[in-house]
Amino acid sequence: MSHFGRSGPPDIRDTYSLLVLNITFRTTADDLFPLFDKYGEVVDVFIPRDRRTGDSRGFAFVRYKYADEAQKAVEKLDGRNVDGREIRVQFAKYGPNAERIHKGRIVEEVPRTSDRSRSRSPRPRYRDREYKRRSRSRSRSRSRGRHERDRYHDRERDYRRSRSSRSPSVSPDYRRHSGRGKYDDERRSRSRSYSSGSPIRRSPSPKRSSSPHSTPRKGSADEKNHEPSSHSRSVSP
DNA sequence: GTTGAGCGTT
Repeated sequence: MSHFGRSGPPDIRDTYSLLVLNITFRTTADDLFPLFDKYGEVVDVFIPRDRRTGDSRGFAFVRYKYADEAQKAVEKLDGRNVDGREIRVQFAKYGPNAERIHKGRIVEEVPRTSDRSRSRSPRPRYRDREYKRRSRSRSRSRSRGRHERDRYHDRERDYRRSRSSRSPSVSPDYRRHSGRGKYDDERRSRSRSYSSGSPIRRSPSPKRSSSPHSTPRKGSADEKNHEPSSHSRSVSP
């Protein structure tokens, strides 16, 4: 009875979505369900998590069956101390998909019943508008900004790949101007180390974790490994 | 083990 958000959205035809912000990163849906269920009929509780780490993002979505109950919960649970932090409860404004949400109520707008009948009509202008909107600054989070940066980097890589594919012949000038310059500088800097520093500065970690659960003492295994070597080991001064 | 404005999953 508390496996929300496990099988996707159950049924969002006439449900009222509430957004819960300022919750702790450890708060789970099971902790919010009883709290919100006390004020009305909760049909679903979902907490977005990171796909990589799986940690909570700090906010949750609670779907009520009736608006009056949702409103009551908003007024009652808004500012409630949960896990030592005041939560912020408010109606959800945006939806995950193309769901139209109006005052927290999801309204399925289907003006075109014969949309299928209509032939596909390309609309480059609409796309341009969306692109412009997307191009807008996406500064959202600071701490989690680095994750988005990774995504951006991925896109850049694709962009570069596409460009490369289009131009099989790459000018030598471009190559010289790409990365190599910096690397050359670094390499040159390291060259100094070579003549003065140790030649094997970047040697792999000598502390190869043999076995975490093994006895940290003088590993007998190490000795065993060296046994054959020790046997034919000859001291040469 | 860390953070703190915001808008969501099959």
